[in-house]
Amino acid sequence: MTYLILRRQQRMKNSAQMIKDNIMKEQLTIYHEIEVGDPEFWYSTEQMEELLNEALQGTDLNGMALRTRSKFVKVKICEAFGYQVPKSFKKTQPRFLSQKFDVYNQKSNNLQIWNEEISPSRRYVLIKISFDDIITQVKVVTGDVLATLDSTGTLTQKYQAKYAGVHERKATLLSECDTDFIQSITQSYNSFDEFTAPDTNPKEDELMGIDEIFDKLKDLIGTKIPYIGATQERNRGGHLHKMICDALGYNNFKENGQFPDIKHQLLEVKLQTSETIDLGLFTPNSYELLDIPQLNNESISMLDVRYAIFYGDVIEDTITITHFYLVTGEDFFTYFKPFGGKGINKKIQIPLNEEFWNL
DNA sequence: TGGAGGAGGACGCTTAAGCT
DNA sequence: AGCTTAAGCGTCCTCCTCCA
Repeated sequence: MTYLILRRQQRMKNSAQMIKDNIMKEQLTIYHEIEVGDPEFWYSTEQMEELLNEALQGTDLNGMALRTRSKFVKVKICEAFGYQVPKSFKKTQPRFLSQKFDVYNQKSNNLQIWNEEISPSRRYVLIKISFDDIITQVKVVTGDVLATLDSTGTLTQKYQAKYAGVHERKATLLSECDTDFIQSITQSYNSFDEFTAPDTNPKEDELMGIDEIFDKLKDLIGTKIPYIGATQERNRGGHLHKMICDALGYNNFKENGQFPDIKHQLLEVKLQTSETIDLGLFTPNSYELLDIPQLNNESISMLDVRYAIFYGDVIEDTITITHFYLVTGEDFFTYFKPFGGKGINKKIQIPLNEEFWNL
């Protein structure tokens, strides 16, 4: 009888602090397996949230690069929970095996989970970061809560690659000729009106051969483009795009982010200031058909598209074009190495609105 | 018919972790 | 120790809806 009462009192005292003491006493690592609900070692979702808010609110993350920031916060979390801080955070699923949770730092409201399903039983630690990089709130939820916020279930994906050869500071025509199909079209190339919009559909007698495009673009090497800043990558291409349209003989240009960038010439443009080329949701060498009207009664494939890839050095607030490669989609992976492993990465994106944080 | 506003999804650079 | 790559997540673009 007395024993039972003691047991009950004991259980009441299982506060977050007591679990933390136990973990510290045992010198556990975040990879040490504990049973779900273990009264000595398992934090409830509520306890996690309580401890983390206490430990992290007000933390200043100003000036940290994303991955640095992510690691910094993970270290803080280990300390808050009483775990030994590992030298590196192994890529386990979930990252914190012991308490079965993952951590996401969110300055924006777009939560992105890569290459895995939302697991209903897993806990998700979401760190809210203010516009001036201060941690303002920590929210801990189980996967089933997140799943309800995933209104679409859409998996978005991307391919990545990098140049496989040795960079030479010059323009290089990687594909001597177009795909057989495109060659059969460009034979009849005549010219096009300078007022043609570059985003219109290609025409049989207006499509230049890859060598012709190369000739017109090769002198862009050395050109300087204003560098808008690291946080506005998406805008940088615009300037180059305009220069390219100009060099190809268009009098106008319109930026509309379609694929390929310059549809009228079946030309996709990339401006790189780092090695990794993000290819988005397609592979250049696929037979996948494009939603573009046929040429000579034949459909156009991904691999028919020509890729103009420019590399630039950033010096202060200017990008200087240093390299230029021109290649067909068909030949793309002869010269550019796809990132191995998964080859393709998939993610789900979940909007975290105010409602969620106030939950 | 067009502008505002918001949701959804794509794009891009950097870097910690993994690999050799 | 140096290289590779799988993230990590901020930001921007597009499309849809609503209202005038």
